[in-house]
Amino acid sequence: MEKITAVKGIKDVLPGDSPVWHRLELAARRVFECFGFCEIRVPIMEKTSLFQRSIGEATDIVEKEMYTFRDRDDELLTLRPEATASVIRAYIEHNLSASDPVTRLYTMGPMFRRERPQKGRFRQFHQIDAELFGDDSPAADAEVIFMLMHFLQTLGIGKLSLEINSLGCKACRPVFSGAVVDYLKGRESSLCPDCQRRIHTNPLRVFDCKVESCGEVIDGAPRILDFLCADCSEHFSRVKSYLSDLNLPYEINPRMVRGLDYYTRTAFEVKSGGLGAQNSLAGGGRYDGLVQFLGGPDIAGIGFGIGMERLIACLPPDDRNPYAAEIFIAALGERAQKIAFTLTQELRRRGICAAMDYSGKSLKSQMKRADKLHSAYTLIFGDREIEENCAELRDMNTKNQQRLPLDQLLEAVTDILKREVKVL
RNA sequence: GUGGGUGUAGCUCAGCUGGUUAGAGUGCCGGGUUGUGGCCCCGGAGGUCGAGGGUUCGAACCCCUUCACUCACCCCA
Repeated sequence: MEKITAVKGIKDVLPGDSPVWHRLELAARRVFECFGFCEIRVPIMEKTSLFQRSIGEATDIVEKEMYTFRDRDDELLTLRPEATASVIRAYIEHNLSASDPVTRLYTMGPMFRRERPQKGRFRQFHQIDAELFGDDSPAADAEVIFMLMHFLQTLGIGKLSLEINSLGCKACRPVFSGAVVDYLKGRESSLCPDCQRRIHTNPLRVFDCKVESCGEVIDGAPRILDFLCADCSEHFSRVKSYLSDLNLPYEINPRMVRGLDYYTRTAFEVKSGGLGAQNSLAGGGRYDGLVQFLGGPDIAGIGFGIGMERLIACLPPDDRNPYAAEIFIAALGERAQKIAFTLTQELRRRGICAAMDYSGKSLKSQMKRADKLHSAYTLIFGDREIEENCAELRDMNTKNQQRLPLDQLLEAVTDILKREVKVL
């Protein structure tokens, strides 16, 4: 029989890995909520047209990476390749701008892109995503960037580099694009085949090329920063000024262009060493026209996405046991086991992590089991104790054992454990 | 989509120029006091050597095909 495995590029998070994920998710919630962000949970699939319009028809994501299928009623649906589009859709659909002119939202979950998997790149991957709507001031840009950096620092990730750029707006970007195309066309023969193609499809992408010969051409190319209009230029310098006020080191990367069409003005990216070729941990930027473009009011927006798998790859390994029992009940013989069974469930009902083994193994193997579960206490009793109406409670660290009255086990154990829990 | 690398026990890997019942560590199960864990010792279970074909007296090892995983390009989180 053919073995059924997980789909290529889609991974399980096994019990040993889940503590890191929990830590990450909790840390994100704590930090983001300090900055006034509320969670929004958006669906994992949307109408295909949402992504086509927001991300851009000519992007790689839309052209060849989306998981798109026809629903039974012929509607085209797509597994989301990123979160921003869905958040904006929900923001518009539920008219969230009406209840608060400035809205801060975050969300996290799986995204899907059909790429060839490699280190740090999967077909189902997870992002933490934050979006700020309704504020086009440079302070909003700086706040969002600061929150991102603060979050990453909270997790103890070293060797972070923050790169920023301004991509201009509707007014100045086309002028720049035109200049770039003119420049590149004159030097087409010095470019790699990919870049020659890009001149016509997405000229700004040439800036991302890593081929050496292209690099030389790019070095001499027009720079977006020289083409910014007065407003964009003013905006960018104020963002930089805010970042400096926060003592946040950054580098200006005039070659940075983000892969999604909707970005305007501030764009940023956080990289980290030790991630292999996919060294981009997080990226984001401003998208002032997008809400309106998707049918909503003319509201500014800025946000970022963090790759959770990549983040975890930067984190020190977490060896904590995914489960630690507070008490293990080791019962010997049928009578004891019957009592132990109810006791275990009762303890659990009281919020105590109790564990036992139902298979009637030897005390030795039950003790081993208790040890493996890192249980703080083990309650031991068999026929002998039942005759004497008691049970032995062993402290696994000190090896001290005390007798507890069998007919008040639940109360006695709860009492002792609650006291311990409080100390912790 | 295009290249390179790797597929042997649940996991990490040995396996010399092809040679007989394919190994280790770890994990799992059991034993070493009759009812007491971690350390140590002993034993056990577990593998159609990714799959298919070929060469050969004989293939985990050589050849071909295929699949999977992985890294890189591309692109991005």
